[in-house]
Amino acid sequence: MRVLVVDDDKLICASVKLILESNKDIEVVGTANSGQQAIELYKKFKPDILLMDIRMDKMSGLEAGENILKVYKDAKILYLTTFADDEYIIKAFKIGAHGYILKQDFECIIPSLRAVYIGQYVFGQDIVSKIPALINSEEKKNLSKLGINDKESDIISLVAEGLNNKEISEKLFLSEGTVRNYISGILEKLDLRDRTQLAVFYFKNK
Amino acid sequence: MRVLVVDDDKLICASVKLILESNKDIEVVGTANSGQQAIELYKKFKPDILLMDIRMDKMSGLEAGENILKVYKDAKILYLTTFADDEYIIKAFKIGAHGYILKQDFECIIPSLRAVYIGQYVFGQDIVSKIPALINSEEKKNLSKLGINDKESDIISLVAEGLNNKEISEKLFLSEGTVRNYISGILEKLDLRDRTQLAVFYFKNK
DNA sequence: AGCAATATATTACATTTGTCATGCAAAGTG
DNA sequence: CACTTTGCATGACAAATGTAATATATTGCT
Repeated sequence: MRVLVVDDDKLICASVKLILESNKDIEVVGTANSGQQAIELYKKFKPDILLMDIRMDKMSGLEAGENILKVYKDAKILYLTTFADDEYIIKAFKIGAHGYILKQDFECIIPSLRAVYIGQYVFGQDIVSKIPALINSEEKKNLSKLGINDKESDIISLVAEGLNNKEISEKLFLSEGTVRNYISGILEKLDLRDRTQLAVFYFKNK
Repeated sequence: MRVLVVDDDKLICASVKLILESNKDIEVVGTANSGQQAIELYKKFKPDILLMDIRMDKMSGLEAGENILKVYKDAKILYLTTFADDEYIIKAFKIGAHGYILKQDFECIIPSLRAVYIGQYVFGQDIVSKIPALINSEEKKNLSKLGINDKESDIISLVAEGLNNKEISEKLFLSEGTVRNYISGILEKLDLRDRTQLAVFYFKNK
């Protein structure tokens, strides 16, 4: 397994290199101290895995990774960094990194590398625990299940377009009072307080 | 490493058991064929890792996992399943599973197990590639162009959470009247009529 | 210092909204 | 048939909302 190590802190580069090379099936083909250099060395060595820090002086590891992955679509990049910043995590997923682990879990580096080597994607606890909050989990509540019928559904849609009761009543050929009654019932069923919350509900569940 | 294997297909259970036990540091402490049984055996054996299918007859693996994780918060569950269904993936992340890999990548089972054993989280290609689409990448629309300032922005967000004027005033330490004034101004600037339309606007422009 | 702009508040008022009790006719159901 | 249910309507009412005019204190500019 041939690995390229990138970190703007040379001490870390050296330490990681030591750790990796204590395994005889792992070879550190080079170390780079900047995103720019990472790209150059990647082209030169075509390592199996690029083990890279994110925060670096000039070009961030994410930027460098993005560049490399554009050209070498099967490049495997494992980010080894200090922070589990939301933006970083999202970006890492977006560019298609093979993993994101934290430096403090340094004993995880080797097993993670091996998993990545065979094509899996590896993430540390602090990373994964943040994902749910980043996901549109929007468990689409099944309206029919909540006892919302067709007419009520129609009204919900219209409320969610920003129509007032009068406009809704005209669209549906109902009296305004009836529309109010319907909405009142819908709010009760969905345990909401007013039409604005209903509109919010609509967008979050649709 | 003590592993509990769960799959409603007994043949798969047996195969996986064989594969695992070809490694002498891995012990299969039991096999279960349903979510219910998985919970029972988990309690009984407290395995290091629960390697489980998702789709099963009675209780899904996700449900079983949720139950187990409620009680044993440091349980490590690695899902081994056939499909990379969005709902499954989201749910797996939510309950805090330690991994989600596909059966077709069966050669990844062992290395994945090892990574999970030391606390990492492992996912297969097909899983990870779906995550970006599931993430709220919140490209913040530039309201400042429309003459909306920071405070107004705050208020808009709160309206779009369904808060009423009183609640907003309490959150922002303003009087209710002031909040009304702000909203009145916002509505004018955005050419909207009421707070519901404002909430709609918010969701459509975010 | 003088003056305009800004942020906040207050008040009054009209309108919209949500709730509730009730009415009533058509459609089902025993 | 008598009955319940369903769908729609009405009126009364309180609360929330939106508008407008005005006030005040602070800030910033000249």
